[in-house]
Parts: sequence; structure tokens; C-alpha cells
Amino acid sequence: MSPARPDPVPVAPAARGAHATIHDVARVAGVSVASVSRVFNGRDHVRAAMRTRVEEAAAQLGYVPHAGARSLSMARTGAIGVVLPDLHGEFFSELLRGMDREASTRGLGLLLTVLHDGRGLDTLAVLRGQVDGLVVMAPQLDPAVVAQHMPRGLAAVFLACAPQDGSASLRIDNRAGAAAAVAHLAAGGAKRIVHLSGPAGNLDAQERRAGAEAAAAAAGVTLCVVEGDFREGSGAVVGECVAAGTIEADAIFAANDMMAIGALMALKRQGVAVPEQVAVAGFDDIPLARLVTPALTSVAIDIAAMGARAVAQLAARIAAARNGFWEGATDGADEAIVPHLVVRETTMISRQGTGL
Amino acid sequence: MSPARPDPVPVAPAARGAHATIHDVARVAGVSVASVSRVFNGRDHVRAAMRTRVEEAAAQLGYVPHAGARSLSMARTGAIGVVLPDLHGEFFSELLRGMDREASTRGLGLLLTVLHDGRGLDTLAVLRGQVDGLVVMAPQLDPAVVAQHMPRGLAAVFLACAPQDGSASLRIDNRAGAAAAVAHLAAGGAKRIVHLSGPAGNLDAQERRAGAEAAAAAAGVTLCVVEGDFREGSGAVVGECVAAGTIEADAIFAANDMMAIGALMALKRQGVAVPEQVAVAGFDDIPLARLVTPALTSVAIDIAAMGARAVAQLAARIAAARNGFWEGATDGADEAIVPHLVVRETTMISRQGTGL
DNA sequence: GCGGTTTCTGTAAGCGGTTACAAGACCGCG
DNA sequence: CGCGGTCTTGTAACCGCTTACAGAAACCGC
Repeated sequence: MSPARPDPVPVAPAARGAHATIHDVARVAGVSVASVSRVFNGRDHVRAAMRTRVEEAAAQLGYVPHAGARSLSMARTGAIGVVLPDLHGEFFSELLRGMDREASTRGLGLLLTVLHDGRGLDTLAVLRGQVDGLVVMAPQLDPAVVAQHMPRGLAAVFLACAPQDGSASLRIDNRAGAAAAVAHLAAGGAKRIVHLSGPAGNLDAQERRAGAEAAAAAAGVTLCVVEGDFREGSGAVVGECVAAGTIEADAIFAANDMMAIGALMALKRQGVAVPEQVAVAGFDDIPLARLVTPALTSVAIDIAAMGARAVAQLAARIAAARNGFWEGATDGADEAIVPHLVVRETTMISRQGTGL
Repeated sequence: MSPARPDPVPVAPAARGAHATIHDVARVAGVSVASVSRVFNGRDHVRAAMRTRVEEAAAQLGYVPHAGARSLSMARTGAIGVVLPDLHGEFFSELLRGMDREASTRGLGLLLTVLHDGRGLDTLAVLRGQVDGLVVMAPQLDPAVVAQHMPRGLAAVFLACAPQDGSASLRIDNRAGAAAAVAHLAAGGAKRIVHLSGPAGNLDAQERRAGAEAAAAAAGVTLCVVEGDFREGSGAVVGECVAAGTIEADAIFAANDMMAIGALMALKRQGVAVPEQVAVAGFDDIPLARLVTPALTSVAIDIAAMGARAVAQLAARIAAARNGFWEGATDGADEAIVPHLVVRETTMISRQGTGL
């Protein structure tokens, strides 16, 4: 090796289009980088004179700290990863809205990752070092597979999907919600209820179905199940069938609102009176539910609150981890969110005088 | 200084809850960190034997590269910042959906930042070093202020707001859309149209209003403007007024669908026939528009496509910047998205036999 | 005027990767 | 067997920032 290396050159006059670094500020202000850092982070003792010199230099250079570098040395990114299934409709805007509300009060950003049908879970790994924790919602996936792909040691909260050990989770009490809807339909006089379920592989769908079946049994009414896909189209098909008499029923309970609305529209198109001839209820209580005519009875979840809660819980776990409770007894922390029934026109029957 | 410092200790046996680093992998595999890096990044020549040793060590330790460190040394984060006004409803889920679609095919993540009413723009600065570029949508803000807060040298695309110099922008041709709606109402026989505008400070609102006024003038019909707030409530108020005759009108053109729906519901409640007595049209064509009864005529924008386009344009700018075109002549690149009218029941009038 | 504090400020070692550069391994050939 | 060239691999210098630690400066009472 040549004894004198080619002289590192002080370099970087912050010209070009590039950004000024903390070194540029230090040089211009005639102080050390440590001092600049102190000025920007407050806490430490810095003399007023130096503070103003640094601030002036920074302003002059248009210096903005580099979040990436900062997060690397502080081992804290200030962002949380949100992993969601393919986004559709109001459910997701509400969820994100709630998450954002909570995250922004804590000074956290939201890094969105959508699990598209095909590839997907590998992207989870990529998140290490880019986020402080993860909120994962993947009702369509096998929990074991998800667990396997989780970056180890990263705080996580699971939302509305099968619980993982060692991680907190937030679940919707689908059974209770579905049961409430079916009980309500039965109380309104329905005798033959058709349950339009979600896809068989989906956990929410399974639980809602179970709740519906339990309530039907308890109320002594018959319940037949038709599998749908959570989209308007499958609701329409069932609506047509009921209207045509192919399926004999006096009430439809759909596992989500979009299917309920599809059914409702189909019934209307076919001239079937709702709720007089067939009552309809959905699940989720999307904003649209109260706007369709007749307004749709639905099982409501405060989606935004759920999102906010998930973020709050994650923040707590992150804090705990930072304070040394490594994979300690901090787990558990499973919460179930109990939905409530919102009764509207599609079930306002008084066929038996027992309607609510 | 003591001549022998306290011996740095090789440390970090990847135990604890922490993650294994590239050094751990190197140590276990008995190679240098450079080699591990090479194995993980493919490109370079590495002998098969070493590759497998490294891969085994990595698998054994559950090693996952640290995105933060990686982005620091490569000066590329793999994420783009999305800055949006307060999220509401389907518009945003569609927008995000489109952005995500485009971003994920390019291997980019989406870092969401919502500009809440009060504080806000300072958060933009925080993004430096955390994202490779920014898609900014801030129709409610003064462009000059936004420009001032932009981290210098960061690629950006502005969405549906006043153009910034040096940055690309994507705009909705609000004038054309509003004009089409008003022209359609006039063609259907409307003589006195009330335009329910958005908040005065909002650029979209201003442009839609201008388009409506121009079209009304061209068609020789009277147009009176009432300022709303883009939410259902203000639509309801105007609906009530029209029903009560406080405002005399035979057609309502609202600057967005939620207000149109609010008006529509109010009219229905008051027993005013739509479209026979009063026609109604909205703007945005949210999914809800076709589901209300009667179905709402609206000006449609392919929101998801717009989001996708914004991301694509940003990706192009980022690539350009990386290739040395620093704030070069690459600017301009302004695109306008022309919306189209979707005619539905609320304007299917044939009062004059001229209805569409 | 000097040791003992207390308060600043600078030096340098990380954080976890990438990568230019040079050194070593290996090969074919005269 | 020595030599130039091609592959592999290791060393170490960054990327931009934080922070433990130590040195300098200022202040104090004697």
C-alpha cells in the first residue's frame, strides 16, 4: 500500500442538488458535529451563543436531518408497518384513518404494505430496520405461515386474524355479532334464514357463520348457508335465487354489507318487498349501509377505533421492548372487540308484532 | 488515555431478542462481511461453495438484512412518501389502491402521511432519508407554503393541486368535468341550476365552480352558487332549502358526491321528485353514487389510475435524478386527467324531450 | 494561585450495511 | 517453474447521525 493515501479531501460543499449534512453545518458554524446534533436534539447543555450559530448555519444551508441515518444510530425508525390484504372500500379508509389518528399523535408514520394475492409475505422481511413494529391483518392466510415470515424480534399486533403466540392481537367477536343479527331476524319473525357466508378459507367468515348457526339453533329457526365471496356480485346471485324461489327464505343474513347490498338490490329489481317479504341484514356497517334504500340493518364495528387501538397496543409493546422486556410475559394482551347491531329499515318487520 | 482500551469484545452472539447482523452471519460462516453482502445481493462473482455456506449460516441465524442500514449506504430507501389531506371515504382507498398497485410492481413501499388540520407541513421535512420521493396532494394548502416546506432535492409529484415549479404534477381537469355536468343538466331542460360548491380555499372547488359558471353562461341558464364543505351535511341543508323553495331551482350540481347525496336524501325526505322536479348531479363518482336511489349522475375520475400514474411519474423522476439529471430540464411533465360524465337516474329527465 | 466542581465541547466509536481497491488463489502456458 | 491474467475474497472507508467519554474552560472557595 502506498504510504500516503490520496488525501481524503474535505469535500462536499453542499453544492450540487444534494442535501447538506450535519458535517456541512458543523463546518459552516465552526463547531463539531456533536454540537450540531445536540442543538437539534435539545436535551443536552449547549451555550446559547453556540446554539444560535448552529441554527443560523443550518438555516443558511437549508439543513434537514436525515431520518434514515438517525434511525440507524438510534435504533428507532419512527414508523410502523401496516400489513393489509388487498384494499377495498370504506373499511380500509376507516381503518387507516383510525391508525393514522393514533400514530400521528405519537409521532409515528405508517408504512403501508398490501399483501397481493400471489407473492406477498416475503415483503415482511424487507421491513426490518424500516419500521419499529408491525400491525398485521391477514385473515386470508394461514397463521403458521404468517408467523414463520415475521421478522423475529419485531413487535407486532395482529388484527382480526388467528392469534400468534407471543404477539398481541385484536380480534372482532364475529360470533357475537352474527348471533345478534340472526337473533334479531328471528325475533322479527323470520323462520327460514339464508346465511350468505364469506369464502370458506376466511377466518372472519368462518366465525360469522358459526355465530349465525348457533343463534339459529338457539332460536329454533332453520338456517341454510350459501358461500359467497364478500363482493356485491355473490349477493346479487343469492338475491335473484331468493326472489325466484330457488332458495326459499324469508330473511337473508350476509357475512358482509357489500353482499347484503347486492342481495338487496337484486330483490328490489325483482319486485320483492324488503323487509315485508324478505328481511336483509349485513355485517360491517359500512357508511353505505345507511344510504341505500331501504337502509340496511348491519352489525357495526367501530373500524377506526379498532385501527387506533391496534396502533396504541403496538406502541405499548414497542415501548416495553425498548425497556428491556424482551419477549417477556408482556404477551397475551388479546382484546376482542364486540360489535353491536344497528337496526335499520331492511329488518323493520312487524309480521308477528314482535319486530323491534 | 489508558494505553490499552478495555478490549472491544467480539460481542453479540445473536442471542437476546435482537436480530442477527451481517457480522454474525460472516462470523458463523467464517467469511468476511463483504462476501455475505455479495451473496445477498447477487450480482458479484461468488464461488458456489461460499454461497451455500453463507446461506446456511444466514438460515441458521434467521438473518434478515436491515433495510435502514442498507438504504443509508445505498442512498435509496425503496419507499415513497404519500402526503394526503385528512382521509375520508372511498376516494382515498381508491387512490391508495392505485398507488399501491403501481408502487408494489416497482418494489416500492408507501409511507403515508396525513396532513391534519393544524400542524402538518413540518412532518414533510422528517421524511428526508426515509423516502426516495414524494407524492403530495394538498389542495387545501397554499402552494407557496408547501413549496417552502419541501425537502430540497427530493423528487416530488403534485397531485391535484397548484403546480410547483420544477416538479411534475398531475391535475384533474375540474373545469371540463364541471362544465360537462352543467351542460348536461341544461340539455336536460334545467333553467335554474344551483351549484353547491366546495370550501372557497380549495382549488378543486374553485375550478369546478369556474367550469360550472362557464358552462352555464354558454348554455344561457342561470346558476347560483352556494358554498358547502364537501360533506353530506351541507348537501342536506341545500336540499332542504330547495325543497322549501327558499332557493328556487330545478337542478343541483354539487362539487362532490357526498354533498350531492346529502341533497338527494333531503329532497327525498321532503317528497320532492328527483329527477322530475329537481335533477341532481355530483362530482367524483364514488362507488356509492350508483347505489343510492335514484342512482346519482356524477363526473367520474379514474382515481386508482390517477394514483398509479402519480407513482409512475414519480418513479421516473427518481430514476432521472439518480442518473444525474439534477433539477435539470426534466420538469414540466404536467398531465391533466380529463374526467367523464356518468349519467344515471338523477338526471334522466325528459321534461323537454331533450333528455339523454 | 490551586485543586475541585460544574458546564460545555470535541473526538471517535459505533448503528448495519455496501463497495472500491488490493491482495491472494488459481490457471494456462512458454 | 515462473509469469501474466482472471476469479474470489478480505480490508477498510464510507453513508449521516448519535452518544459515551474525555479534555477544556469557567467558576468557586480557600
